Amino acid sequence: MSAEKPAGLPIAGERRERADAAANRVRILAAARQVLAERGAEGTTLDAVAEQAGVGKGTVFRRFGDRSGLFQALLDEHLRVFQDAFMFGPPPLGPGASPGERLAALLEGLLDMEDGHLELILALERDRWKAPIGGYIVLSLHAENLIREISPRLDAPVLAQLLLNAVNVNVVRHLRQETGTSLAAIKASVRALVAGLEMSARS
Amino acid sequence: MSAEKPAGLPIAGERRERADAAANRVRILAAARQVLAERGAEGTTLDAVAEQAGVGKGTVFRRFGDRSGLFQALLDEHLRVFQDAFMFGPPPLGPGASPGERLAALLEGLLDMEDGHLELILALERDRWKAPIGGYIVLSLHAENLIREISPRLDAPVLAQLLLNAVNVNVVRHLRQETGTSLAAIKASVRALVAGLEMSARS
DNA sequence: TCATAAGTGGACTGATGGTCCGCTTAACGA
DNA sequence: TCGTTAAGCGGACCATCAGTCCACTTATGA
Repeated sequence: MSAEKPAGLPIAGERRERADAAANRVRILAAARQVLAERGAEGTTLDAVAEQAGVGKGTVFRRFGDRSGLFQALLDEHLRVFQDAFMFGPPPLGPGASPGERLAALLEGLLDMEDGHLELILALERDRWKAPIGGYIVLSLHAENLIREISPRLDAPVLAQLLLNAVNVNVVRHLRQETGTSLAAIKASVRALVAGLEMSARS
Repeated sequence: MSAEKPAGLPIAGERRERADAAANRVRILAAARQVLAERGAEGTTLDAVAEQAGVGKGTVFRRFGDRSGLFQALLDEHLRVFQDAFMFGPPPLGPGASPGERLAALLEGLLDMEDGHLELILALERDRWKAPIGGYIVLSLHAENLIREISPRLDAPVLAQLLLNAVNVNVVRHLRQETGTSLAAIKASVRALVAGLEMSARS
């Protein structure tokens, strides 16, 4: 719902984005969300999005570069909220709780996001099939820092990747849709994993 | 290099696969391996494989059904060896070691396989982007059993998925190629994760 | 009101997975 | 050895999409 460049003054030397262009961006994002909801990740083509938005295909590409750029823009909205929450929000996700609690909350929050936007994230996964979740740099760095806080003896960069990928979208999809597991059950196991890490780091 | 149906007598009511067909299957598999090695997962098209094998494209599809079927057949060869090793081989992978040791060995073995056949597994990932590693049923079941042995209090099906996906191909690719991490370092962190699970299960 | 560069749409291209069907040939029984 | 037959073959063909291009339109600032 939020526009990409809300209102701000034009940067020196740049013109402001034209009003009709900004409106189209919003319409395209909305159309993408709708098509994703109606047809799922697999059935969402850019032609369909363009048609739903009432816009030419060229316009979609001019705004977002390529397929994954469009979905990335969509995901970034949610990601930004999530980042705010774990950087500045209340514990256990935000500062104030123990690093172990925060790490668990981070992974659980990721699970929530994936569960809430399954098709979107799957669509992204289709295009970026060679990128791990840990490719989201802010998430990785934050996870690394928390792991380092738990114990400097742990290999933070590697463990961050392992843990973030443990809660990959595909895991969520598989467990939720194919084996009917509840989100709470997944979270419980994630907590067990983090708790174990804390214990083994202490010994 | 091994043929799919080596020599066996024809099942009642079925004809044996024609000799030229069997030969073609072998040539196609070899061609696929070579193209994968030369052009990587991204550049490996079925036309290229067919040409390299000196065979029509239709033949490739007749034998393997579709793109992922071809790569699956290729991977199955390695998977079969690996399965043998953890079902009947020597410890710590095979029976004889503690369940925790075996679980760690399973994940490390998976890492070895992924590292050794990166492009192949990435190619498979591209087609089966909505399937988690845990989709390899034998692997999942084996991991589940080991986890149950560690402690019946653990949620074995969920933890198996989490752990198997923690060592996803993409993690390996990312850590190895982009951050230059050694395989040994990844294995060490996997062991830390499993060790932690054992400890937290005991308390 | 005008000049202009930003924006637009949709026809077009290129790549690639997958299908089809008339021709070839291995396999088997007589 | 030879004839019959269905399994197998090749590669032209098709369908689907992501992404490009460019002649035309229009918002914007002077």
